[in-house]
Amino acid sequence: MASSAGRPPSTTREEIERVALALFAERGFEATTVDDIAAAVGVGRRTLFRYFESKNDIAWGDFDWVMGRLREALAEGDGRPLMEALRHGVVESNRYPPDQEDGLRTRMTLITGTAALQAHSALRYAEWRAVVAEWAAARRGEAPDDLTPRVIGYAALGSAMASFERWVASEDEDLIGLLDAAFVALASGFAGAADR
Amino acid sequence: MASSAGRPPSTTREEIERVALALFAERGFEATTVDDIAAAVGVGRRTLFRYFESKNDIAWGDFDWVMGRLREALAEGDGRPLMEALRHGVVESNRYPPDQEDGLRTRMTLITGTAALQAHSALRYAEWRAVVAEWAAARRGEAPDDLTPRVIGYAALGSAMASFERWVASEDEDLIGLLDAAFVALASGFAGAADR
DNA sequence: CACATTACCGCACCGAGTGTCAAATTACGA
DNA sequence: TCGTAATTTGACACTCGGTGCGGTAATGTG
Repeated sequence: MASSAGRPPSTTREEIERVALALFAERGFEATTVDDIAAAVGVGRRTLFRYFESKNDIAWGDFDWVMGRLREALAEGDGRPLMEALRHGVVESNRYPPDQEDGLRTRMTLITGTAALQAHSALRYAEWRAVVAEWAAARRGEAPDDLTPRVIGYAALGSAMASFERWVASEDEDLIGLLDAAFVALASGFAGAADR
Repeated sequence: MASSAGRPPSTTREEIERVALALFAERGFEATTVDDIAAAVGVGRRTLFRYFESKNDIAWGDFDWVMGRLREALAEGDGRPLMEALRHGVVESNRYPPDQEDGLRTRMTLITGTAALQAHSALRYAEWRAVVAEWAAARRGEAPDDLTPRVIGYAALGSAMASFERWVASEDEDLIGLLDAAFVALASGFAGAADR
């Protein structure tokens, strides 16, 4: 069969992630060393780096999965106008079952509140932007690195990040509503309550 | 007078920056160690870190100056509608005399092409976004951390970054034109050549 | 029981960044 | 002119993230 030869793995990405997030929540990200995590998992420090490229990556979990969802959700809006489809795609790809919202909030609080992770996010989000840019370019009959698709990618990312920041900071606003509002404002060119 | 007691500085931020950028251009950012830079400047490694917080910061130069210009340029557009004033502010704050364009291009090529610097840029750009968000919030009579000002900050940043990326990648497009086009598209909600 | 396979571990090493403390170099006042 | 305060430098030791390497442990298979 697929997996059955050699020494069995002594841990999993999921376990490492779980243990690490607990430590981060307890002592903070910077104050938790990689050795601490390795010890808590009960595994060698060197082994950790075979499961995750960096300490930063541990905080991010399975980002490929997020990307896949985004791709699917964007494809769903095929009939609709561009910016409406974009809004739909981003909003729906961020709809989580209620029991997962706490975890998401913890993770996003960690990420948006830690300088090292904010910096690292630039790299993760580059992929996210690329997905949007490629999708927009295809719809507009342009190349993904043309100006407008790129701007759309950046603007969409920005709208999503602003929504997440706001969501993390406040108690009573819901993520879906914030995302929706942000993308409505974006699609209008911020003309709604435009100016004073 | 003001400055005259104690041992005189043996170098300046400008000199360090100049020497470091030359090394980065020659060997690449990652391959240049802080010790290399210190040696080239003729100064102790520890001294470098008194002039710059990190190796990354050396590549960024005087960002406070950029921020000041942005603030001023935004204030200039007071009569105009919000998104027009925003476009004016960002475009004008990025207008450089021809003899400085080469330096700017070199720096932006370095930054956009180096993972560590891309990551670090997230932190630098947070200040930039904050300036835009505060300005937009004031004009709209909202708080800087309300959703819309935040989205505007992110969207403006994204439009500028997309323009810079495009500018760095191409030979014959000019930065001002790209910025202007990006902000026109943004202000229209990407309705111009909207869809296929 | 050998053997290939797969994963683990420890160790040595590198580079970025920090804390500390003594030494160097200046201005100024007695 | 000599001491003293002020300011910067520089060397050293240290922490932490991350990598390369070489050996070892645990599995399935012939």
